[in-house]
Amino acid sequence: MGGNEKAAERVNLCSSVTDRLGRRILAGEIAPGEPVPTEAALCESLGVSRTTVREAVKRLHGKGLVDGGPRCGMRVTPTSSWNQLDPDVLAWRMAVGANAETLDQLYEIRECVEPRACALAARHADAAARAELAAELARMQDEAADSAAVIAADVAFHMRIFAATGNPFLASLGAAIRAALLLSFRITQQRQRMPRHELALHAAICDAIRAGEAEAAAEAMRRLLTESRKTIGLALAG
Amino acid sequence: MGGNEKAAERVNLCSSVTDRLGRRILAGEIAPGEPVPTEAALCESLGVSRTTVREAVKRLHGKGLVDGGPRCGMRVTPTSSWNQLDPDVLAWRMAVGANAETLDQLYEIRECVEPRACALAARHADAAARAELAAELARMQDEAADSAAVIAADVAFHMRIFAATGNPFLASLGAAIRAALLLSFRITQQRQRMPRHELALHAAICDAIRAGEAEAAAEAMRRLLTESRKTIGLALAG
DNA sequence: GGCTGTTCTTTTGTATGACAATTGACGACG
DNA sequence: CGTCGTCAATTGTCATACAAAAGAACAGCC
Repeated sequence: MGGNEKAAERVNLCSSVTDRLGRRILAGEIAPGEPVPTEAALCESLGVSRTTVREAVKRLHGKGLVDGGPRCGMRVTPTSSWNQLDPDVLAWRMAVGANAETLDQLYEIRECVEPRACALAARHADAAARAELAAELARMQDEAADSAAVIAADVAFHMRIFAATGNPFLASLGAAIRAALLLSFRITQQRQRMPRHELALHAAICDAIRAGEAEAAAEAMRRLLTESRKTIGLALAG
Repeated sequence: MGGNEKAAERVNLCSSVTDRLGRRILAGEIAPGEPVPTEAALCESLGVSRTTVREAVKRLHGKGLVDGGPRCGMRVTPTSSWNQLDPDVLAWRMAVGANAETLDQLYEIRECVEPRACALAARHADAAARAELAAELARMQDEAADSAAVIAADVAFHMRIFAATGNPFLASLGAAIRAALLLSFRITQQRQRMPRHELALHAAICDAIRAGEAEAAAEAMRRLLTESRKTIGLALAG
């Protein structure tokens, strides 16, 4: 039974077990409403001690993925109880089955939140935040950088906008959106460089935020999202 | 040493310990960057076994509140690493110190998200969802109901809108916003009844969603948020 | 024969003790 | 005085034991 695929690299066992169980649930291998195997069964199937299994299950419980009580065993909760925005949950979802619908739903969120984040950033960002934003843009524009570096800079660009709003809740939402971004890039990764007009839109966002023009920044972000959603759609269709 | 304040009612010890530690961190009693007491110290101070302490700490780790490794001990992470939108984290924050600024930041999120959620609900809600929304409105309008029932119906009303969007990520965001709502109500709880115009706005939202008028629903929600933010501001100032 | 009460078994909750692994700190030695 | 090795403290993992709860099976009673 294969068994020991080293799912996690070199971190601790408990995290590795959490990951494996989380992925199994997100993959639908254990459907909502169905019981999670008993602790004893998990111990045997995963080859770890009960302590480790319990710590992993407790973490899943903390993310709303499972629930249950003494004697009843743990059951996977309905998806409406999951913390869908938890970075781990999102990462598991992306790891197992990111379909077009999910991506669409994440764009829905981004379209609510990112334009407003831009507007807030334009109003609240301090000098350091503005400089860092410009630095990420420069990294994105660097012709010499490889694809991975450009992607990293792009993600960082969006995260810095969230951070610059000064609203910690928006920043946390940004951390969730990060997962969506990483997936988007994985899908469109075939093309080596970022399209010209997307780069220009990033520049427009950066300029507007640095100039303190809230509405212009929001509008530029709206255009970028529309554009990028179109690109993803093509990549998925083609 | 005193010890046994029954922080949690009758649930399991582990959750109770998680709550206590979570509140201590959110209260700033253990500031970001500072070390969490060692497992041994926590065992003694909380009067529980190491097993229990470890399961609690693992849950906090899963929410991004603490980090660390063997020998280094656990440290509270900078607030930027916290899952601020995790319902538990939010609940702890509300339990210990919900200041005007936090409430303002949550309104910021609500203003991005709820109008759009209304628009989506108007487009996607099925018959059952529309009926349930109307039912919550009726409970809110019920003259005979007591304050607690009205508040419960109000919260449920907003949650049903999120659920009706069909976007699970928005629904999760709704669960987070739920915490903000509950706090808002705690602050303005002195007044027994919901103001007439707020009730009217809820009705307008409900009607627009049931009629499938997306933009009208969004606009009504925007007006409700503006109104409600004003009410909170007055309650906090007065 | 059917219902009810009790016991029993299964599963989680909690406690305890042990050992491994890691890493910072202190002391020894060149 | 600097560098290196050993030690100790702390978390990571395991094994075991017992308590509590809750469904299941069985026995007794009407």
